Amino acid sequence: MVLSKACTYGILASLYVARETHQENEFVSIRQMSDELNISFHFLTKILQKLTKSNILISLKGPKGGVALSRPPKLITMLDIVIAIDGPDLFSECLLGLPGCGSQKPCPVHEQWTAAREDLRIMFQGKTLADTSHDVEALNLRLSLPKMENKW
Amino acid sequence: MVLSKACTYGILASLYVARETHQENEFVSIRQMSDELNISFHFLTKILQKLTKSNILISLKGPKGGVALSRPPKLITMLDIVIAIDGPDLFSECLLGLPGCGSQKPCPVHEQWTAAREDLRIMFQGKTLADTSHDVEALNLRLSLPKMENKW
DNA sequence: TTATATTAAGACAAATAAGTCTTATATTGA
DNA sequence: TCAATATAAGACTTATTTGTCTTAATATAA
Repeated sequence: MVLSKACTYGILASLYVARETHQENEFVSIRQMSDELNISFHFLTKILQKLTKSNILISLKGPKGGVALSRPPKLITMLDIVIAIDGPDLFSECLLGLPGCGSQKPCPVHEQWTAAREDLRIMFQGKTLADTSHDVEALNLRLSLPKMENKW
Repeated sequence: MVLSKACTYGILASLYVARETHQENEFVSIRQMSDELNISFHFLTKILQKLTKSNILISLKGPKGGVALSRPPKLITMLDIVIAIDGPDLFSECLLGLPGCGSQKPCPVHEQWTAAREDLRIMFQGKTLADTSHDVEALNLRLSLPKMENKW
């Protein structure tokens, strides 16, 4: 798996906040978000705490509380979110996990993976919350996970 | 992490077998391999069993036993190994884990990830054990993991 | 100021991945 | 045939990720 589940949840939630936000400092309830996205409330809370610590979101306790974007959505990229949750390793690590892999002492897939990795980084960096959530509305994209029912 | 540890070990071991093999049906000892690559013997054994079950390697018990390539190294690709160990999901799954993501109902990164994923697949498919292990010899590439010493 | 609603924090539990150990099975060579 | 050597198989342990629950802290509004 390329992104952890926590990271994909963080991305979906951020897109949700962006979609629900039409003015600055508009707080979105985590409980409502977890209900609509079908993500466990407590788990989502923990993930969003990472985003607030990384200054991507701000949070407010108490009634009318929730989370809000810390800055205009066009200044928040998917890369920001991925790095905040999964850390930067995806964009620097050797595909085969060989420590010290680099241009001096490359692993057998060093060149190609370095290029592919960079493409990936550019893709994430190019996707801002503004244009992605615009796509979500325009194309009616689904953000929510399927509801988990009993297995029979 | 893109590839599981088991998968990277499987790739390194396959390259090791290819490098040590100079004629057909030449068996390489797993014990010796695990020593030289600094991979736990039992864990490596388990991983290689997947490769023999997928008909990438063949194995022989008893003295002079070990594993050997099941076919000429130019007919074995990294893609074969990745799929044998990690399964095919990496090359078909939605980056955000949304089930049902596809061209009809795309996730917010569907297009770009589909393209990036395909590049990755082509990269793995293009790397045969023959030319990769040739590179390993020509460029003196390291295959082994660092020896794990005590942490102080 | 107090009750209520909400996030923060951290302990705990479950699921999965990684790694270890023991026993069974097959092959070799004396 | 028998002892030694190697992989196969699977039980078991440990580490990490995912998910749940409880309590603390904070903001709102009556």
